[in-house]
Amino acid sequence: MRTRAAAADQTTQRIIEAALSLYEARGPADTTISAVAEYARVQRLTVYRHFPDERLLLDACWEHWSRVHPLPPLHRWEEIADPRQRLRTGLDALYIYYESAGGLLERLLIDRARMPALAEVMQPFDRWSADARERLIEGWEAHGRSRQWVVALIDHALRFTTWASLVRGGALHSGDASRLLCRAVADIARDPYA
Amino acid sequence: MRTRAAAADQTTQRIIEAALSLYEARGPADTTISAVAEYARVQRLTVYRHFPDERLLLDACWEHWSRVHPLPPLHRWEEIADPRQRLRTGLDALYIYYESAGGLLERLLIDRARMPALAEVMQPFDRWSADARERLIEGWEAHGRSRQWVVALIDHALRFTTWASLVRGGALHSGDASRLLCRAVADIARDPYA
DNA sequence: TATTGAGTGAACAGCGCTGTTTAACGCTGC
DNA sequence: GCAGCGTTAAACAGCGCTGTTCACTCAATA
Repeated sequence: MRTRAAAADQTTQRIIEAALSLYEARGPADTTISAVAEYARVQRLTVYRHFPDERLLLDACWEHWSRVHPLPPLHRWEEIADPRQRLRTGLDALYIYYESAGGLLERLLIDRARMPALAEVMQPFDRWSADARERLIEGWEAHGRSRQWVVALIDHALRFTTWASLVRGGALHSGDASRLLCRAVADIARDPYA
Repeated sequence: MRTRAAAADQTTQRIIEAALSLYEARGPADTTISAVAEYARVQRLTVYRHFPDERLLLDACWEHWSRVHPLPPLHRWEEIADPRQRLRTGLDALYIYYESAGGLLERLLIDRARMPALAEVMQPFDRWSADARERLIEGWEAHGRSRQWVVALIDHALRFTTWASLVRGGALHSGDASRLLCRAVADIARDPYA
């Protein structure tokens, strides 16, 4: 019972990869089981065998995909005392992540609003984002309204749409985008009312 | 033939307003004729009577909505010689527009990717955006890579997603967002490599 | 007053998708 | 060499939506 299970696993992988391809092309919300089966060159019933519930397919896809595109590890960021350098490091890492994950991530972020199951599956991403934010808004010499602005700009810099807006289309490299936003934050922190 | 035509016009308006409500709630791509009819308290057939083609309904909705939420007029911007002040004026106006139009505009911008008919209907918006951009990227004292960055930042500032990211959720007022971005552009133009 | 037009209500076939059933096939592994 | 598993293939009822048809009501209009 080796060859057999391996073949079945291979089918599972084919289905997952087919689903991911279609998720990226049309978005998960517009991807039907029928289309996944066809793309994987498998009978529709076979898909149901491997993933009785669509949620299970979603889980498997997320699991597979997030292993290929791992979120940047956070623990190193804490060691950086200077908030500007820490932000720069964080944004650099995040934008590299967006560069590799952006194709699908864009679809996921859009479709999660109308797919409760997807929203649940993406909770790890939300938790990572919240963690990253916590670490990057700390330590800035800004108070009151000035701090509010700094935080708003950092939140903005962390957003996928921000990266996509600046880098997609080729206007900026990820590194430049990170540098620009980092500087904007530092400027506001230093002198909010320029 | 007065009362009669008036009543029919009223029905047309009810249908348009129903469609707009649903467009804003679920997005045009997920809005069915059946749902529009139900929301407007009208038979499905009646909707088909007034709008034989879905494109016609889309046109009518756009026309009605863009009269309620007119795009800011551009001609005044040219009179402002100082590019920073011109950008500030432009962003202020644009963000006020986003504030009033954002509810539906967000849905339209998302769904246009999978609705060719919607993309066509929104061409006036695209033309306005291109015009606005032209007027706002002129006159900055920046060349080479520096100019590229300035333009990228202005493009970014003009995006709906940028406004939404900064202002939605209450972190910033539209005016502050405009001020912050304007300053960021000016700083980059003055000294790109700080 | 007779007519016309807008709207109702119900029905139809058609589409694509879902989730499930049944039968049959071929290869793997004991 | 046979049993069992994964898979194929085809079919089914069900759902919601589309676009169209028909018969009907009712009120405004000429």
